[in-house]
Amino acid sequence: MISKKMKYAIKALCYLGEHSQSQMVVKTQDISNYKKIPKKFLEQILLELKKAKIVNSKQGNEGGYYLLKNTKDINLADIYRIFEGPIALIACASENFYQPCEDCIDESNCKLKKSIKTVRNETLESMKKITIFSLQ
Amino acid sequence: MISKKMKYAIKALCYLGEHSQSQMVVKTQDISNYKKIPKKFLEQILLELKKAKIVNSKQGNEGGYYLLKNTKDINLADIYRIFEGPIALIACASENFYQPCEDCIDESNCKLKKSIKTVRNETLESMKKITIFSLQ
DNA sequence: ACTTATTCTATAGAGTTAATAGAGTTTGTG
DNA sequence: CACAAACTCTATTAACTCTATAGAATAAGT
Repeated sequence: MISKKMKYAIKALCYLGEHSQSQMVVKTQDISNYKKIPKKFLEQILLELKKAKIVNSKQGNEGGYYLLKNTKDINLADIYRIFEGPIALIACASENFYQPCEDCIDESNCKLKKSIKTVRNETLESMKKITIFSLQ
Repeated sequence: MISKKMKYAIKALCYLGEHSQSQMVVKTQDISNYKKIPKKFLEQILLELKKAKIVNSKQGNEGGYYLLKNTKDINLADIYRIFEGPIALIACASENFYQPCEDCIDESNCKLKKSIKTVRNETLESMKKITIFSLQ
């Protein structure tokens, strides 16, 4: 299950996809109003998306946020990694967040790791097909 | 990412699959020793597996646990649902733990729900292929 | 200078996770 | 029939995460 944070992020990105033309920014307040997301919480979410180079911002009066990528190039796997972490069910099977298990004796022969890796790869392919464009 | 609880459960089930013959029970203490699982925590896990009718137990002296199913008939999706809940990333896309979104206006036309349902179905198929038998 | 926006850091309450503890119940055995 | 050894059940705890709020700092257009 994804967090409210990630669900808010998806909604915010959809709103940006629909309203931020090139060189046109959208205010946090607008996203908050139309997508019913607590404004202060949304600010944190947008900052994380900015750190991940999915969006960028313009400061000051008449500032706001805009997408850095085409909506077809932002997929569910990207967003999941930002807000939820690894797609793999166990860290040892992750490509982007790899960590060995504490108690693992022979990782290269671990059947659980191999299996979880397969699930990960298939879930990843599913997730990649879902883009902000496809959600609009 | 799965919890330690679920990982312990998988290990315990593997141990039971290898050591519990028909009408032969395995002591919690043995599983705890060989799989390095805190005994008291393991007891809770086994009780949950019993409630889910994956294992059964025999009380008293010379008691213990044994599998109720063939190891080929216990898959990762079953275990995931017991310990982590829905496989779907959002409850409205879940079959076994369905719950509507609080703020949803038109669920039947929600593109996010449709997409998450697809991811769920594909992940479910991946998970079903992983059984306790295949992990031994 | 003023207004209005983003940026950054802190905090708080609720809930979850991982683990421990202990009393209660069941059953085989001497 | 008492004892030992196992499962059963409930409670508690510390650490952590999630959700949300708050406020001061910074930036930029008018």
